[in-house]
Amino acid sequence: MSREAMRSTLRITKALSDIQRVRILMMLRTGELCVCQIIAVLGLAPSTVSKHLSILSAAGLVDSRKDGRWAYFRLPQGAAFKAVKPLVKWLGGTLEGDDRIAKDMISRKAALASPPQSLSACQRKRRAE
Amino acid sequence: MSREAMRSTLRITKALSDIQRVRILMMLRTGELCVCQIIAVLGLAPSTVSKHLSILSAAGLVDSRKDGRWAYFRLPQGAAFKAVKPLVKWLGGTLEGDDRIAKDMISRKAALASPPQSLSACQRKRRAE
DNA sequence: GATATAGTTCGTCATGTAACGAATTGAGAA
DNA sequence: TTCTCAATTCGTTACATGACGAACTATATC
Repeated sequence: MSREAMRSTLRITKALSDIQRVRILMMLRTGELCVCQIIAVLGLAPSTVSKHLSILSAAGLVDSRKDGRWAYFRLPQGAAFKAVKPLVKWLGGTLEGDDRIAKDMISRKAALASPPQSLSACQRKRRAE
Repeated sequence: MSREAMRSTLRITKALSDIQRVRILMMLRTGELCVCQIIAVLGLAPSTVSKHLSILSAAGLVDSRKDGRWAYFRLPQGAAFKAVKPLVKWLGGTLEGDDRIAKDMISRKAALASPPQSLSACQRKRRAE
């Protein structure tokens, strides 16, 4: 049954066709991130980010693990990465020098510097506004 | 102004996120096709196919030329192809053995065997139905 | 010039998708 | 246990997208 090839291919291309999900993939290139850190960089509602992550996950473009009450996402490793590597590489190439991605990398660094707790506080602030 | 990188990247990924446009790209791998031949293989309305081709064209994923009243589309050549080559290659790989693509290749051969005129007749028939 | 036809453009409709807030789930802290 | 909080799921709304037919454009033929 090779109808699955097309479905899986389209799951991947559809996952790549949204700017927020592309931003997520780019910020994961240099290592895993907690969901709250991704939320901080994107500046979107937690529910929105969670949905994007589930779409990336269903497409096999990211892996996730749970640590206590935090969830971490990263690019797939090993054999699984082989399938998506050309795409991530191509994305990185075409987005070379893009303003938003560059800013995201700076925000990413800041988010990594602060522990998850403080970011959660930031999230609370978002809700209060 | 490097905001353009993201816009152009998303034009490409969005172009790849539709099954009909993926089918078109795959059938162009082995050479250029007339619009009426693409219409015959896809089995969609001419206006629909034309829209898909304009999206692929805007993304830089296909080139076109006019010959009389016929329009021909093909994958970009030379330097322009370099940018999209990894994507087409990846698509071809993940779609290896897909039923629909296999059928398309057969229809493609049939469409190439018949001259454009007979395909236009086929289109007329579609309208009459 | 008049007619037929390949292809595009336009307008419409149905469906898909991204955003949010509210409610829920599940793991730690009190 | 009870409370807090990170994350997900659910329901809603606004907008994007794909399909079609009708109208239009341009080119070849009569």
